[in-house]
Amino acid sequence: MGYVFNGEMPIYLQIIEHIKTQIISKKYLPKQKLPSVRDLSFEFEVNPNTVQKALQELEDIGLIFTERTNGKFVTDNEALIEKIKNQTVQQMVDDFYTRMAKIGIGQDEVSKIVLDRGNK
Amino acid sequence: MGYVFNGEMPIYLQIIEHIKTQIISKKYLPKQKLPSVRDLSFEFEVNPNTVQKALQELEDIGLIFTERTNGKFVTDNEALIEKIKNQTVQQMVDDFYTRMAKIGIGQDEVSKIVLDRGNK
Amino acid sequence: MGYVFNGEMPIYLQIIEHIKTQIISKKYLPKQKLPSVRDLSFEFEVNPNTVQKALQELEDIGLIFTERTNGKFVTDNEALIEKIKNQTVQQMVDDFYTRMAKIGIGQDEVSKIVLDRGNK
Amino acid sequence: MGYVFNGEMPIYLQIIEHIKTQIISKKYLPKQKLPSVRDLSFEFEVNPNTVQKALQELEDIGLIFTERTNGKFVTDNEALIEKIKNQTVQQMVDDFYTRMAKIGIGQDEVSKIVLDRGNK
DNA sequence: GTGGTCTAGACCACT
DNA sequence: GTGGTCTAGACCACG
Repeated sequence: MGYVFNGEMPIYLQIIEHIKTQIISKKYLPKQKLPSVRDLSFEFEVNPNTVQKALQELEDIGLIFTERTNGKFVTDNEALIEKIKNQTVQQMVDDFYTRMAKIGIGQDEVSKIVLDRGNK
Repeated sequence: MGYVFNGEMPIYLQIIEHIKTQIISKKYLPKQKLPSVRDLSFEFEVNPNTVQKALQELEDIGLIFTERTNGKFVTDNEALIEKIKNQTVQQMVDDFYTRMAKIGIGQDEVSKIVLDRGNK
Repeated sequence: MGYVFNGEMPIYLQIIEHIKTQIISKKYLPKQKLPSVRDLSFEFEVNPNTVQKALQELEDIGLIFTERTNGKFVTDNEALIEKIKNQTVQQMVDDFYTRMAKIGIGQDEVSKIVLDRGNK
Repeated sequence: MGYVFNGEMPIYLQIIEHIKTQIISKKYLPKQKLPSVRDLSFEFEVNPNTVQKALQELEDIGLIFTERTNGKFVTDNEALIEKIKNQTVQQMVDDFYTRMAKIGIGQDEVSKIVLDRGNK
């Protein structure tokens, strides 16, 4: 399948981003086994070490855990998943508004753009 | 005062981003002289080479131009500025929606979030 | 009940360590039959191969011996047990001092810490 | 110079251990620049990546910090250093007693061994 | 086949 | 010359 990376950001951060997204959007469910490091590295067309590094960071924040020789799994801590989801959404919205504001587009105008889009 | 960089993205890209923003938000006006590379590098607490590299790319896309010995100036091509502004806004909005969608948040929910925020 | 492994050291080494300790502390007595590989692997929640590997090494240094079809037994060579016990203690004490010294804690301070602890 | 590693533990953990020791024993002082990753990898006769991994973990716990392009430095947070030092000492002493106890050597006997040694 | 560690060595951003 | 990222590929512990 292949996967497109952004070039402006280290690949391993993009992998973190991607898998985090899979988890908080429930495409990977709590306790579900992740694809093996090797499979992910194949899917992303990157070196296994790069995947390993990304997954390590996800483990550090508690989103996934490792069972020796069995693989890596999504945490069963649903509260944590929810919390990270909310954080992520909040951050995205804030970023969006901040950036728009920097370009000189205020709250009202942003709302209009978004709602217009909703009516398409 | 200094400027906060993101660490996850090359600094020169962030400088490009920042100056582009200044131009399309009309904080730097058409034909206005930019601060010197020296001053910018001081403001950003960054090596002059890094600023130089960023300005070069802005020149490549036509947003600024150089007058030998006089410095660098914002383009007077207002149509171009407007076009890049629109592109930028469009891209930001699209990105925003794409990301939200990936997390599983659709148009309706986004509208709600935005309206809630508007009422604060 | 399960057994807690350290993760920073190969499990089989930790099993060796543990059984060696049982023997020199006389929790497993000379000539006593060891639990079966099956039982040990169950107790340690570990693959039988891993236990097997550990026991093999203990047999190599003479602390246990195998009677075909009957199982594995603690050696009856009490002198050997005593010798290994002394070695082990000596090594532990030396290690302890070496480590403390590396952190910059000398004999006097160590004595004080130990005495303090004795008075608790 | 070369450095001897233990074989029973991943090298990067031993590097963490070693550098942590240098810091809490004040052989590396607060704010002091560490040798470069390359130099350390040369000193330890390991790959730079291995050193990098170790230093990353030390950065995660706050004992060192990185200045982009300038190098890595010991934290200036002396309270943290002191805290980690105390933790480390406490853990070593506890470990020592626990291990001795497992072999069947109680508090009193340990005290005697340690004090005897002090009188040598 | 699973994750974890390590090497050798390249390339990049930045000073 | 500094740290950071990445690849290609090997070897290990474990099941």
